[in-house]
Amino acid sequence: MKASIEDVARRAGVSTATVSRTFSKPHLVSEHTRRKVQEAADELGFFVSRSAAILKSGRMYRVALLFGGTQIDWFTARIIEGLNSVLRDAGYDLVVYPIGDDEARQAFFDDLPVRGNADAVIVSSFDVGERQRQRLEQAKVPLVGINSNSPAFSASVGIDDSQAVTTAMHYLMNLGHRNIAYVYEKFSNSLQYSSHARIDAFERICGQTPGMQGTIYDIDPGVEVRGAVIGALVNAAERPTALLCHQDSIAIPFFFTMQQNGLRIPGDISVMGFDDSQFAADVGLTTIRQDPVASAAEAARLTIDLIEGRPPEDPHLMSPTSLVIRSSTVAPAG
Amino acid sequence: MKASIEDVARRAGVSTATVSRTFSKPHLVSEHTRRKVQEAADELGFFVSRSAAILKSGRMYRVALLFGGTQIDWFTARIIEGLNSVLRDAGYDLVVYPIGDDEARQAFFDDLPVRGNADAVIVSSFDVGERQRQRLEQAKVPLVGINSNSPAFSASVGIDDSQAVTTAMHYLMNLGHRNIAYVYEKFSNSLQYSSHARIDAFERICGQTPGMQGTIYDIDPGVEVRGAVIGALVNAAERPTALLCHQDSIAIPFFFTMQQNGLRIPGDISVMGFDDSQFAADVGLTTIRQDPVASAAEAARLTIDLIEGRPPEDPHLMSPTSLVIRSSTVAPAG
DNA sequence: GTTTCATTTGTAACCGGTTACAAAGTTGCG
DNA sequence: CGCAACTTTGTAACCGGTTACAAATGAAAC
Repeated sequence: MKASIEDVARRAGVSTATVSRTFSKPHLVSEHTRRKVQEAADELGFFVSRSAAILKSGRMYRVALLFGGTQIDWFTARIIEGLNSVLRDAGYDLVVYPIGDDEARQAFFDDLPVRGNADAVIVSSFDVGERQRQRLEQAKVPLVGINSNSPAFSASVGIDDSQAVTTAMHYLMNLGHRNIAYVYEKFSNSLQYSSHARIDAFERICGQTPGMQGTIYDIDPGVEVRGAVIGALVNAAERPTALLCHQDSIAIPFFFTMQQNGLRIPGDISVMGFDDSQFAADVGLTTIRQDPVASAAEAARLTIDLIEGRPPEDPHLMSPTSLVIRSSTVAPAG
Repeated sequence: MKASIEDVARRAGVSTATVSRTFSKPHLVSEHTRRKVQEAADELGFFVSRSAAILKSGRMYRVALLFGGTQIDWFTARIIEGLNSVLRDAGYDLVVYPIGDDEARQAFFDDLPVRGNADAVIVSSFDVGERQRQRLEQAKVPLVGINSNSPAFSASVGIDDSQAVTTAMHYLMNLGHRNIAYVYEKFSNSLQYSSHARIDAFERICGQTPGMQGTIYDIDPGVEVRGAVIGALVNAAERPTALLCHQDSIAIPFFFTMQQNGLRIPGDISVMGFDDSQFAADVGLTTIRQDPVASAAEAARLTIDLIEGRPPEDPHLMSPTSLVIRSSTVAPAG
């Protein structure tokens, strides 16, 4: 049988209260007693059961992470890493909830499985409606957003998508590109926040720049579809001289399919990504770098502040992005 | 204030026991009473607090996943997905613990943060020593291994690494390759179980096959180092005609660096990966496919059986692997 | 030697359900 | 109608710590 606090108290010749204090508030126990208790605890193999502490404090020491899709992609993996690193040290655990689609999301907020089961909810890369926010509010669970600055969130950390795309476009335009294509993967409308901001920025800039031609390709996931896009690019009357991809993970396969279709990068077409993820350096991909691990760590700190009743002075943070120039972009030929 | 079971009992005009039963063992409550209680609960916005149930049952409804490294790579991400899908339905949460290095691992087993905090520990892709196993045993926490068949585990799910490498080698040898290089990333010795099995198989086969030349390259992570390996390959007096990579993620960057060094795939050299991960299909990489999501789901089921005291009939499972032939491998020139 | 205040320790109520046990209510059947 | 057997509900102990409050101890001040 597992040793209880009473066993330890008896063995150390003190009260259960003293044992409890030894572990939860050691400064309230005299050096001498503390040592005695520690000894008794070690001999009995005692350790504080977390469940009892949880019950009494009413806190679950658990934070839920919601993310769109069912796959943990590069970005989500980094978010988990960043959150975990901070939360773990503060005594909180992270529990991840993949939200496949809009329906799943609705179901989540209806059932609210985190009710009395998580101290806070962190949402990555998708928006939350007013009604859903209210559900959480009424359950008194703080809501923190990553990569989303919707006013629904008590706190948020994100990047300036618009600014980042502007930087990318200015870079390409300074190289001389005037016919640029933007490629992104189709997504369930409300599940991907940042997508809109980036695409909007692309359209805005193209609209504002005289003589600028911009095309948007939204592709389904899958090799074949990507091939079709390439076909379209190859045959386009006025083929774009540069390709700006919504994420690196879209850009990388193009390196191969392009080649198979007789197009060289960057000779025939420049390619830019977004994220500076895994293989970007390997393939020499020019991209916009962001640091989701750091952002997530920041988000975790905000979350803990909210849980523990310390309203953060500045609850809406913007993480920096930077342009990383590699070999996949050059001035257009001719 | 959050409504308690007593509030509901009073409102519904029944005892707290009846309310409790309504939620935990509905079949013990009459239809009529149940409805009354449900109604009262809904009106008060009552929901069963998990912590109290946890305390009473002694179970945490939480499973810990340990994995080597600090990064969630493709494989680990898939494992998390697979585990989560099954665990969640059974009412368990998954908590992930990255174990950076051997020291961190030792620290983990010494402190045993899962004590009274997790109902089971699942270990992905690394071995656990006898002493560490005993630590857990004495804490009465079942230990399940993924991609590791060490006898230390109460249950395990893995692939037959040796068989898989044999399949790959036979395929390459049947194509005519007699000079094959194996490439893997250096790893902390005890943190990567499967590595050994694969490398051992490679060496064994090379040794058994007359006229076979096999070289092993262990590289550090990083673009530059990979470049150096390529240099070595290019200049090798008898350059290998095929490259077998320990994981796809090693193979993929080679597609670029090879090209930059004037080598064509598969014309000058055939390349094979292992995993069939993210970009393998995109680049036409011949590889060994495994399904870590399915394996992890299986592992989760075994884990739950162990937690709930149903010893699994067959606790050590082997997941299938298969050869996926794409365009990166051909018969050697000449 | 008191009085006062700070430190250390003990007693017991409490967190919020769960469940063993007992009691009350129903139904079936001779 | 009486009694057995089953269903439904209530009472209260219990899970394993935490903490408010009180008491005891010790040190400093008068």
